[in-house]
Amino acid sequence: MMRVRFAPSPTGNLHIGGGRTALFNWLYAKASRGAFVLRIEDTDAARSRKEYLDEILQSLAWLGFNWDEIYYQSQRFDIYREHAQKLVSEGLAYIEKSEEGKEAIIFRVSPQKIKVRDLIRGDIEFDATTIKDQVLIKSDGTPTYNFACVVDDATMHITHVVRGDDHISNTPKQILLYKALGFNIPGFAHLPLILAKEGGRLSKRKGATAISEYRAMGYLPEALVNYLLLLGWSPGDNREIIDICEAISLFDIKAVNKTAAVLDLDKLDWMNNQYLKRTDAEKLADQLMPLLVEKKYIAQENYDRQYVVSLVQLFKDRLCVLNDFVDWADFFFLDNIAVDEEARGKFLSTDLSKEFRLFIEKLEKLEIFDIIHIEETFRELVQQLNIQSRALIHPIRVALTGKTVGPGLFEVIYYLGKERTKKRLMRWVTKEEAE
RNA sequence: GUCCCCAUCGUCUAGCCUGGUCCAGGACAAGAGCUUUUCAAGCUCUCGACACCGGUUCAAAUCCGGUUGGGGACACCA
Repeated sequence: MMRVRFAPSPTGNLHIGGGRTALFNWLYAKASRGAFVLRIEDTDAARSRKEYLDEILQSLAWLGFNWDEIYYQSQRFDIYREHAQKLVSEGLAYIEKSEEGKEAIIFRVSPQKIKVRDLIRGDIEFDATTIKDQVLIKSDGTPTYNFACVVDDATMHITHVVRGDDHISNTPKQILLYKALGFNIPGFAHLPLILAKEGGRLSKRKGATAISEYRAMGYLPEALVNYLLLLGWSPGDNREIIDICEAISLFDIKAVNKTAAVLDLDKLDWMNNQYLKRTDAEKLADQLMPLLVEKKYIAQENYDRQYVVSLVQLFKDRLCVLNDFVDWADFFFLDNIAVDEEARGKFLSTDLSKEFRLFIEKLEKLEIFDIIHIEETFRELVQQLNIQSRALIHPIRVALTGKTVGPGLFEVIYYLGKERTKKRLMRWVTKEEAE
């Protein structure tokens, strides 16, 4: 059975690059109904942190990459030592004593050619004379990355190692260890790296935003996964929106690109909007609830869920990230709306008391207060006053929402309700009349 | 410095393996227009690339070599 692994180190968050590596591994496992193994590489006790581990696990779960098994290297030190000892007894490794009397185990690298067979890149040949003897067990007793990695991949029966391009030069070193230990060499697939817009590798400074941050910003996991999927792979038929189940059946590790890809947030935004439009408003509303509570838009309990769902429905097509809703729809939840200064100057500087009052009167008389009748009423008024719709629509929108942009005005009025609409319009009427 | 990888529009990519159907297709972004009640969406259109040089061939984006450019690795970090 095919077994792949994703091996993050809890010395930092799971970021975009790691997320994509996890995705390709997971996809590869799913495609062949194999196992997706998670291995936490926490041998460096000083740098490993519980918060990072939790963050990584949560992010993976959020993205939907469920793992079949999980291991912690920190619990396997005995296994590494045992294997290192074996190499020493066979004369393939030696012990080096430091000045303080501490012992490290070093692997002897003999001159030879090492061929790496890569599923994505083909064969790559290395000359072992350019490789120094490798430390297996450090003098503090912990294993080095390359050694623990080989022992684990072999003993966990990993059949395919799918990892970032940056590991390509570790591979010949690891192959030497597989051979020395008498293990089968797994298949390798080195994924192209994701580069920052400014060039160079992603880093804290250059857009290596953690997966959890995208989550916090309001990106949907499906959208992020779809975006990541297209970074280095394509279904080949010009489609951009590919659902994960389909991706599983279409994905082929051999078809992955060799070229590094630059992270393009504009496309991610577009992708997210595509998914927002396709996703059920109820689901989105439920995701938004905690945030709305936090913002004091709604009470923890006793809020009108159906109302929020309707509003989300009203906005979701025009959102870039889900959390934009909080800013765009604030006027539906708050009474003291902030009126944009520029909008006010542009649309509410002239006296519209008469028009507003007439509109209110007409709305009052309305028996069926729904979107169609509201619009009908408005059109009547405009005709009666013999003015252009736009001359009144924009001022009313600003008076009701404080903004120049938003959903259609009649929807806004409908969801705001008769009373609130009246109250907000009256603010501008009474003020003008008093002068 | 040494070793390794990569090279199609600004970005993500299709095509490359199995040369001709490619004066290179799609998507994002940008620009224009339509629609319109603003924004977004949607629809239509425009802009825009085979890094360069040489070779092989009747024919090269596709095969080969070199140059240049970009990236990665050379830790008792992972």
